[in-house]
Amino acid sequence: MANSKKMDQVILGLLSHENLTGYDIKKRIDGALKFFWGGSYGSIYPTLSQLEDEGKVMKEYQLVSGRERIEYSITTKGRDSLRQWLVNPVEKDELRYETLLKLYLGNGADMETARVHIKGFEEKCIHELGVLRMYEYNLKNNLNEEDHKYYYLTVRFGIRTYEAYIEWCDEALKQIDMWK
Amino acid sequence: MANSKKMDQVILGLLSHENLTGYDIKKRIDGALKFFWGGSYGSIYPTLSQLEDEGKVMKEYQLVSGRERIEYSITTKGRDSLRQWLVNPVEKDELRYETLLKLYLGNGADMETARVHIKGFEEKCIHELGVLRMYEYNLKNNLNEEDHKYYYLTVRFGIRTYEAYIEWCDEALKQIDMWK
DNA sequence: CTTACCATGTAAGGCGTTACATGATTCA
DNA sequence: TGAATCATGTAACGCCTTACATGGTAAG
Repeated sequence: MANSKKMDQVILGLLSHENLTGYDIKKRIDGALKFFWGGSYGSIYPTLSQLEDEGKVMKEYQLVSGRERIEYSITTKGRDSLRQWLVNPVEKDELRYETLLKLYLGNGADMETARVHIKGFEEKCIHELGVLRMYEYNLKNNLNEEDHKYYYLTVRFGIRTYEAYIEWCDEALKQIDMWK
Repeated sequence: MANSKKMDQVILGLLSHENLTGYDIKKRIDGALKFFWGGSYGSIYPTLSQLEDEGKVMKEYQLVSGRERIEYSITTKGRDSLRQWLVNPVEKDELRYETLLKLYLGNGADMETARVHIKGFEEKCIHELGVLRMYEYNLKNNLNEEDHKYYYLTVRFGIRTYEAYIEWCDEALKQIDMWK
């Protein structure tokens, strides 16, 4: 129950402020949602069909310069369903970091390996932090637009998190050096 | 490939420094690993059988005060397999926070709901931070023991992370008040 | 002309939780 | 006596990724 799928809510949520194709949805997921959520075509398209069967979305076939596209829009029933999910309590927030798993399970069996994993992790964090800071910069100038406000909050979450991760990396590397 | 199961490595890693039953393994997962990993009996016991078939662990039936238990130990082959995985690059670190999903998708449709979710999240963080600080306190006095060092690093990771989360919660709540 | 992007979808198969089933011991 | 903990396992079922299959357009 706590592990039920959320793709329907993700789609409904995205459609609640603009019409999108399945392809567009994937781009949104890989963009703004990337930091805290994921999803592939193999899960998007079937969910879209299911939502249509349930009357929560409507599709419209279009031909834009010879290219076929199916644009989905949310229905009243879809909005109701979304609103309900939104007020329900959060079921699960989870983190699965293989880096920490290797660190813990490796148990210092090979200190150099531990260092390599932490450094790799730090590099990734620095990169992602840069991306988020760009988002933040762009969003700050448009905070009056209602639909950017909450996006901004999630970006701030990512920034604070990555900053903390990077600080931890430095602390951990120093600590390991001391233990040598 | 990037989504292959890790339960075998988790078990091998835990067995690499003490013999355990399936039940014990579950307790370790719900304890020290809880912050960054998970797993249920339905995944532990079958993996244990599989590892035995592969010759990576050995089992020993015991009767402790009338209670049957099966204690597993790691074999040389198991240690080799673990060592290999440990040096392989990290495939995936991921975060799935429904709290952020609701915040982003809700898009301020209901500010009060957003506040409630953030406050709920903050409470959970404060609680978890307390638990981790206790772990930290206990570990600090035993840092000379080799097998506590890396555990300590993962605890420090959790502490820094939760501290950052809590700061974000306060910032976000203030921000939302300003937007009212 | 070729690479990148737009666009939709299915099938196989693995992963992992939940619920079920069972039973002994310890502690209050 | 009842609740909590110790202890092992299976079955059903859902979720999701990966890989496959196809084909058009835009840009360099």
